[in-house]
Amino acid sequence: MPELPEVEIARRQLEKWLAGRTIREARVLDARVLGARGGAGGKNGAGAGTPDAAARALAGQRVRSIERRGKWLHLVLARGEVYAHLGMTGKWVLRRADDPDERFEKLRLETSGERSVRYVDARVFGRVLVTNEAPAACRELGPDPLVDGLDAKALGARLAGRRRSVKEALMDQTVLAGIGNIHAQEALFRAGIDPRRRADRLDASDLRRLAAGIRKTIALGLADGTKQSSGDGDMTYVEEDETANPFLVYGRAGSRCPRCRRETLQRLVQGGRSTVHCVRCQR
DNA sequence: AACGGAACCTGAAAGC
DNA sequence: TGCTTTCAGGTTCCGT
Repeated sequence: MPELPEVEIARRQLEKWLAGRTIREARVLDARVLGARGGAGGKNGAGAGTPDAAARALAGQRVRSIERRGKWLHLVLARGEVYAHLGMTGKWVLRRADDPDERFEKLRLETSGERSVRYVDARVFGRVLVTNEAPAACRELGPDPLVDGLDAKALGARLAGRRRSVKEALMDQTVLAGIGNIHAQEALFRAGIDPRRRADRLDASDLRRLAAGIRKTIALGLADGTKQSSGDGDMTYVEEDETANPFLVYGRAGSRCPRCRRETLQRLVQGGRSTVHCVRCQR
């Protein structure tokens, strides 16, 4: 599940593959990825919404740079913009122009050197929006811990006045950009904070530990992703990776708490999502 | 304004 | 074995 670290890895890959190059041809294999409904970027105004319009808008464009904010990727073209979200199962892969279609391939960008940069997404929660203005969801993002930095003071300001649980607040992209279900759980465990506590009731010490926990879990995710993407292999996400689960509590309900080694990690549901936590270590 | 929950979509895993 | 159910995830949308 792509959260900030995986999206940042995707950004670096796209930069390597596309920056400075010209899109010779674009092809849309599944029009739903352009769509304004269902997935990310709902109210997306004047965009190239049909496969033909999108392909025409992309063809011949030079890619200046690839930016990221939260879980959104932003391809800056010579004329125009692309805002892309990986949703749940989206990924970008590099192929050669004459390679066969990928399973679940949705869109491709072909450049010089027979390069074929492809967007693949089984569940189609992701989007590739060819548009001249950022979608509302992207404009409304809170600060990005990696881009903007995050300290206790800034975190406190973002959580002030939020009466919902701190776990749900962390996952709200308008509060902070880039944190999803995994890193919210990990950060709260590292900080020793009960995920059910009200977001506006954390004291200065809580905020310090939570800001540090967020920075730490993102840094580790980034280091892990860098390792995985350093070769020429494709991005792999945790659940499809055969190597061990690298997280402290995510996906570990029922096993022993790695900190106190006494309590069994519990699973609870918040806002329809599961949270794993230790009732002894997280208060 | 803020919250809860369904909907979107489909593969994988668990249950029968 | 094969069918059915449940779960997972990020976001939008709708109703309260």
